[in-house]
Amino acid sequence: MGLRERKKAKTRAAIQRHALRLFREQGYSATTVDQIAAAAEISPSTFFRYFATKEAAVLYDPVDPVFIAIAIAQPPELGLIPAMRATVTDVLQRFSAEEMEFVRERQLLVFREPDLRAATMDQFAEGIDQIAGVAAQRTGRAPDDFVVRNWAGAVVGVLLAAFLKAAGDPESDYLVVLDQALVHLEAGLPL
Amino acid sequence: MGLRERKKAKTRAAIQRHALRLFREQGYSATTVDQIAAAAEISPSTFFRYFATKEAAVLYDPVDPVFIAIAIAQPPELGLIPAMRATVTDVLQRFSAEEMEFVRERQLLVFREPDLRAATMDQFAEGIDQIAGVAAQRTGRAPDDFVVRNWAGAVVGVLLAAFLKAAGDPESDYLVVLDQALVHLEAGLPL
DNA sequence: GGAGATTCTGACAGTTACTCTCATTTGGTA
DNA sequence: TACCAAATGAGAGTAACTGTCAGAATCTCC
Repeated sequence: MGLRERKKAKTRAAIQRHALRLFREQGYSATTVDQIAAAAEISPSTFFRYFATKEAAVLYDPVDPVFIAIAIAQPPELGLIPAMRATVTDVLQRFSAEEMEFVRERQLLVFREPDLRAATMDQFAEGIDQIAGVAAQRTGRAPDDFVVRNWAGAVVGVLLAAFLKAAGDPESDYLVVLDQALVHLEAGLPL
Repeated sequence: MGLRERKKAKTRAAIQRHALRLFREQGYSATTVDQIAAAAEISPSTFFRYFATKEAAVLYDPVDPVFIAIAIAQPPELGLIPAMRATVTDVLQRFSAEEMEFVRERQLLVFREPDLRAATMDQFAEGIDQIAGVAAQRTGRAPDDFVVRNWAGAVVGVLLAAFLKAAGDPESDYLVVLDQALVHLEAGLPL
């Protein structure tokens, strides 16, 4: 990696770090892009070269491609839901304690702020496509097959419900809550 | 209803009608609030008194409380999913052909525009609470019971997947697609 | 039907997110 | 060192909001 790319990565990280700090200290909407830019020692113009919107500075998170890759790499003899469970476990266990704290803090911020929450929900909707892709690959069906997409919708739905619960309750463990949600789905959602 | 309330309802409807027309004719982001206000013959200030944001002029839709009321009113001997199916059918059959066309056109607009889509996804997330409330009432469980919320998440998930499909395909019939999604969920989502 | 209280409206000024353009600087390369 | 491409900063401009205030429309009570 040349100097240029290293510098860009550092700038991106600095912007995100200062943005999250300011959001925590004084709230999301009370923090202006100009303040973030000043804290990161760049011009406001440059902020928008790194993040298309103020939201993106919070939401940018390259975990999705990792999730998909790990899901596809699960042993083929696993059933679909066991494979999803294993994927969730794998992904979450990669996080260190601090990273987990970081993720949780961000979740709290996101679910408080309407715009951020809406953007996150949109990411969940895209998750349907991605999970449908995984399911298609593992079952040999087409990714736009109705039952595949419907199944993916249910998976995203229970994960979303679990996220909403875990975000609201600081005591709960993401790993446990998400896994229980998938177990319950696998059992046919008995009430 | 006094003159004041009737006038307000008329103004609200006029804003929404002109907004949707302008969005259709020239696109969402190319249409300014000032243009909508001018078309509806009100001041920009007044626009924001009726709708908190430009988005809200598209998204405002008093169908949700109706949906919940109808769901709760389903005969108690019906199972949960049959009750949801009956509710979806009841609600959609109330729409006239023109109303259906209106709904479909709005869906297309919403799913094209990122901000609108995100706001809609947020409404779906709120739907989890509401559907969990219905399920709680019909089963005598608590609305924040884990299995109730998880079940509601799955229902919202499959409905979301179905909506995304129906919105993308102008040939498809909302009623059929949504009902099939619930049938598939009831059957345990076999692949 | 009119006086007074209440609510609605429009005008206006201000903030902020975001876009575009252009000159300058910085890093990569021969 | 000299040249080219990419990154940056400065500044002007647009549009979505927000808050305030005076005037107009509606309601209520007599």
